Amino acid sequence: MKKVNKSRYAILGMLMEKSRSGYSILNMMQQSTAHFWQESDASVYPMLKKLEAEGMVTSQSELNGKRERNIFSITAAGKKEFSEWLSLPAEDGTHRDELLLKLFFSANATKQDVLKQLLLHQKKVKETEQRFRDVEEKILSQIPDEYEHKIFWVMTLQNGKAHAQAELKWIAESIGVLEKK
Amino acid sequence: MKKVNKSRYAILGMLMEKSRSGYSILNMMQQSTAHFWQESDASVYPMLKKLEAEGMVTSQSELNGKRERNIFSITAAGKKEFSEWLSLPAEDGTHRDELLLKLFFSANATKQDVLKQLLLHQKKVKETEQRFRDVEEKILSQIPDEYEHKIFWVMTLQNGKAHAQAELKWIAESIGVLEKK
DNA sequence: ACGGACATGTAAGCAGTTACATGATTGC
DNA sequence: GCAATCATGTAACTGCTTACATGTCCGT
Repeated sequence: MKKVNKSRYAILGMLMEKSRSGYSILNMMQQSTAHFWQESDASVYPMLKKLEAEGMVTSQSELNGKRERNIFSITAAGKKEFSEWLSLPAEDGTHRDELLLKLFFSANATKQDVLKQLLLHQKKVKETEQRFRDVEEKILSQIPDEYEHKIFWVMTLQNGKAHAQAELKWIAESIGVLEKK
Repeated sequence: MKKVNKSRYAILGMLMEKSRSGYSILNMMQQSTAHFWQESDASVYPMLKKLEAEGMVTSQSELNGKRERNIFSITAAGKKEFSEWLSLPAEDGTHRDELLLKLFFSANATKQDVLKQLLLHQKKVKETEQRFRDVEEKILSQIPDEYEHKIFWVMTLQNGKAHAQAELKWIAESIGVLEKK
């Protein structure tokens, strides 16, 4: 089964909401989809060109002072491709978690080293959870309920929060298990 | 910051427990680390060769009837490299979740399509959860408590279970939100 | 006899990251 | 005047997967 490039759908999806520059797409990803989808600039700009060559998007140059930027808009063909992808069943991706890999092999480590890993991880997850809370507050207060995207943005955010909380609970339990060892 | 290949540590870690063939490493990954780490045969076999060339592992050919297999053992240098990696702080990897990506853009989908996605996902997660339960039972009943790896194997498994449960709870809530929309 | 597990590998290609490169604008 | 942000892109490299390729052993 040939694997198709999913980056294109992430980009097309961002353009479904409104026309945007490559930079704006990257920003949106950083702010809103970072916990389940990211792209780097080195993949977004070339992909936009490719999508334009395929007729899925069109661009028009705008001048903002002397600074130029390309605003991309999705075409009918692009919308069609996007919609087809949207209704296909989602494939499960691979996830690699280095912390769990280390933990799996930690019979070879000292108790202190393992605890250090877990505590550092706990700190990171707490920060992530806080970021989720901040974003949630912003979405709930600043986006009107009628805005059609809101419910789904909140839903994906809840997913992030749920997993962060599950992770924190698991960390606490794991530290407990280790300490009474 | 240059990214080093982490596959090598996954392989070295497997060889820390005992000497194994490439096939056995792949099996172990499929059975035990699949939910947070996987490698394909096309990466394990070449990596074993590379590790051998670097002096991190040695191999010896065994005959099992007429069928040959290479059993790899970790060397002192390999153990050293592995231990150094083990005590370094874990880096967070990128995870891409196509379901969440679709959901994020689902203002452009019908309610039915979204529900279909969620229900299919729910089915998959339930299966995963069941697999975790099966493995847990196997580990708890078949591996003696004194075996030093047991506690960490159980720990990584609990992580999988915790996230599967969090995901199921989130799915149920999301379906609820959608239905009263 | 046949299917499934055992067992090992190569080749091709796409994906994705890091590093490199450049320049304007805005706010302090 | 300087730093941060806006804005776009290329080149080189590594990584990883899919598909290809081959053959044995064991149980039914």
